[in-house]
Amino acid sequence: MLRAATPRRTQAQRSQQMRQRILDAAVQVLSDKGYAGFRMADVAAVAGVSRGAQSHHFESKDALVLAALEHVFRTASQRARERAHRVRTVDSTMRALLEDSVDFYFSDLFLIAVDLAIVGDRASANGQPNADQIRELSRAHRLPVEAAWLAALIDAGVPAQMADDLLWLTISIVRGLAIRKLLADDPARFRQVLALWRSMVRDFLRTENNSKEYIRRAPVSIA
Amino acid sequence: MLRAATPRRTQAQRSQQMRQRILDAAVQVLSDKGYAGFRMADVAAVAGVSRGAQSHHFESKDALVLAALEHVFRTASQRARERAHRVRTVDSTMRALLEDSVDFYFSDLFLIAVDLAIVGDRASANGQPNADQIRELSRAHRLPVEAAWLAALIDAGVPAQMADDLLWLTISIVRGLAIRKLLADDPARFRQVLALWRSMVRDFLRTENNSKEYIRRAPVSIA
DNA sequence: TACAAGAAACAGATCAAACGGTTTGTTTGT
DNA sequence: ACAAACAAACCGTTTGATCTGTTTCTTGTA
Repeated sequence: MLRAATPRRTQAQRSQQMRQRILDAAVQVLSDKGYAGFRMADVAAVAGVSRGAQSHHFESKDALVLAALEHVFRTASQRARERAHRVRTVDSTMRALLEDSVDFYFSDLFLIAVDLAIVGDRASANGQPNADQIRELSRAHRLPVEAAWLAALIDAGVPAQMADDLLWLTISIVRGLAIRKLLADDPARFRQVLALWRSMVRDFLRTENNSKEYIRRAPVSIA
Repeated sequence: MLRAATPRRTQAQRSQQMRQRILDAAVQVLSDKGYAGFRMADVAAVAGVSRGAQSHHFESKDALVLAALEHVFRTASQRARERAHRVRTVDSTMRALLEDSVDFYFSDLFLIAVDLAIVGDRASANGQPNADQIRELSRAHRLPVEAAWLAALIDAGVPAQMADDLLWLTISIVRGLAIRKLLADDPARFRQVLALWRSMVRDFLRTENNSKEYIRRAPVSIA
């Protein structure tokens, strides 16, 4: 019987391809079952890889989860950073920001990240190690994206502090809607609300820009 | 040796008190470890109850988790509904709404709920039963709260559709900030951003109320 | 009112399955 | 020849559930 065509790969290639397959499978399992249902055996099965090979490339479950999260963050945040740079006017920037945010926060990736962040949060409350690593990872990949958008807004002429505040609100809104989506999806309504937000920002900028300097509101006792 | 004072409770009392202890313990474990780290034995230990008694009152792990979630939602949403009724002006309503939302969404309860909602979301993608029950539970308890706040805003003089939209945005913002809190807590900044939002709402109402009728923005393609 | 009989409330031991990690052995590239 | 890449069987532990037995309350009956 003829052997299946094995194109004679170098060791580095074999390693890297195998890692890739396992990581992709891990992301899929994480997305399908969540962290609570994440099983090493499932990942191996999905990847079509033996447990032995799997543990050769990833020492432990924690290591694999962490690597998978990083893998998925890297690709997503890189794409986002690129997008933040091809815009000029405030309005087109806001529109692009919303598009990008919806793309990311409405995706499985975000839910995976939140899932792990909560798990990490609970774990770090007790002594658990590697809990902070998850938080650190999210920070390391999302903050640069925010920084890119902040720069884009400033370039478009929005005063720095104002841009920062509006960015916080914008991202929070999209994140919040992503959570609401868990309870009840309603794309049309979501678009409507986001459109309202854009128009509120427009009004706000028109008004505030007239009064030459922007003074941050004094914090009011909330809790 | 004297017996510990056992005040001779009725069966119904014994049952209810025991259920209460187990539910409280379940909530605590859920809060400490998250769903991924939720162990029946831990709950029994925290409650100071035998596994036997525990399984007498709650048939399975799923049943206990569900009951715990309902238990915690009931108390929280009831309190919230009450609060929505003791306000008059738009501004004081907005302030109360923000206070209440921050109270709830910045608490462990919300994180527990999101955790379970994500797990449920993943599970329902596959055949898993009782996944929808979790979603249903959140809906059943949170929507009435939103309805109460909506009524409060309308009573305060905000047109219905406008009130609905602003409520969506407000809740989304707080939810979004709660997620951000997982990555980096910064209470002062949070208060600042929320204060800005309140002032934007004030401006918006002043402007929009002049043009007598409120027309919802046409949805713009986002994704 | 007394009191047996039954049901519900609890306790503790036990079990089978599942899981993560390890070990041992084979193949493939260097 | 040697090491890295892979495969498959194996092991100790954990986990949810069950099963058996004891205590506490309720209820029917005399």
